[in-house]
Amino acid sequence: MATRRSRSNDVSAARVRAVSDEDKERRREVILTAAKRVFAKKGYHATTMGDVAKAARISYGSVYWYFDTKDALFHALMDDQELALRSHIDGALIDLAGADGEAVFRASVRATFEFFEQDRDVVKLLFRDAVVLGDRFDRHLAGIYEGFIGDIEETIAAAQSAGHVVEAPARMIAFSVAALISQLAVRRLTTDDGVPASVVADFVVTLLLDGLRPRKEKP
Amino acid sequence: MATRRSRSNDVSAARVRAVSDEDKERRREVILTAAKRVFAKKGYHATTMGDVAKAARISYGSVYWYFDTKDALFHALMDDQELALRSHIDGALIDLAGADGEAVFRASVRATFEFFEQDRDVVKLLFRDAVVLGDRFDRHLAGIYEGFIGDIEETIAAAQSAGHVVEAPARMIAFSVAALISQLAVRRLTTDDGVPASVVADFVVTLLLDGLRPRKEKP
DNA sequence: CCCGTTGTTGACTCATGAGTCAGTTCCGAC
DNA sequence: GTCGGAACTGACTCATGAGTCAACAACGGG
Repeated sequence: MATRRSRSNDVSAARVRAVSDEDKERRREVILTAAKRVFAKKGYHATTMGDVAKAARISYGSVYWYFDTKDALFHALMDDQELALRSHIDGALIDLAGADGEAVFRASVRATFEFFEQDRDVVKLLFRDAVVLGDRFDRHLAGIYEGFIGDIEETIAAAQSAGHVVEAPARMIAFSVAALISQLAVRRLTTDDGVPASVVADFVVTLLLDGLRPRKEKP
Repeated sequence: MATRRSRSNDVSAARVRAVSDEDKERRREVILTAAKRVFAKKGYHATTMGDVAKAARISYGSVYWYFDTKDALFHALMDDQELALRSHIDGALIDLAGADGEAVFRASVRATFEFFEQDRDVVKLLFRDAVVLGDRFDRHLAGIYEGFIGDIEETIAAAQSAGHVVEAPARMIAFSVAALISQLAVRRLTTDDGVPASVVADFVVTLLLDGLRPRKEKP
């Protein structure tokens, strides 16, 4: 008996009205979750609002009570997933407070791949659907990207001034890193060799740090 | 007076009938070119067959004389552009017959970036639109990718057995290379710093070969 | 010069799906 | 209890766009 006469905490079932702000927030989440699944499965254009409604076990009209338009729903989804990814990475970095740049970098990349591995729908959403809606969503996606690239750039710049990373435009490097990660994540969707995410992550980091050419010196 | 009574070699104008196979082939090309422009500009879904027809200065119905469906048109476009890219790269490699692997690799990457720089519409087509149509085009795109990745893999494997490249799954490396190139090409569409394609290409190759960590040994 | 073929045209059909809205039901307040 | 409003419903509207088709026009062969 939490808040009041808590009917049943299954907000997903229709015909049960969301009254409190928490209820409404929860139902919003239900819709978002359903939408993520459906969008990821069929793609933005092939997905109808009816599909979303059905997946959320809610009426057609109700979706519009929570989201003004299909676009708005998708934007909300993107925001949601960006946040989720960020907090997942942050979580992975918590017990690395005093570690060096390489360890942080490695952990971040690993966390990213893990996140994408756990929930492939996010990948489809962000790197497939979001890309297609040219302009409208491009801007939004670019913003999300921008955030991560900025973070990477900072790390790189710090490593450069410590002499751990070769001199080159930090931004260009950051771009490349982000590109490599995102594109590999996408590719893993279709080409599933059994290689686990953490291995791919380590491979990427090592590739970036050491390059393809064999090194003669011992580290 | 080439073939016969060569009316006017402007096959793009409507109301001029394409009779010979060459004429038809040329008109097909006109449609493809127009379609490329329009698809690239507005994206697959936002583009109507009417748009294509208008851009090709041809009637609505005529587009369907040359292509059965919108999907077929798009697939044809993808084929067309793959071929164009391949021959552009091949062209760049002609006078490198006896060169070493690194030179070939560098030249290939540079040619690729140049190709994408010259015609940004291709990039949009292949890496934006094609990705969105889940399944139908994914397969096709994966096939195209596959071809290039196979080539890269071969080069890498050769370099490995010559001891010029570190031991690691050649396929994974090839994936990464392709990922880096394609994603950077896409990114350059939206974020246009003035950096020319050849510089980006060299940067990518050097990054891949030498890595971010400074090398102590002299080559 | 006529006729069959083949290319060309654009108005039309028809399915689809986003968004609306008039109505219904549930809830808390009084 | 009953009232007002907020949450909810789903049938409907309306625009849009892929694909069709009947008519038309250029061409080449006879």
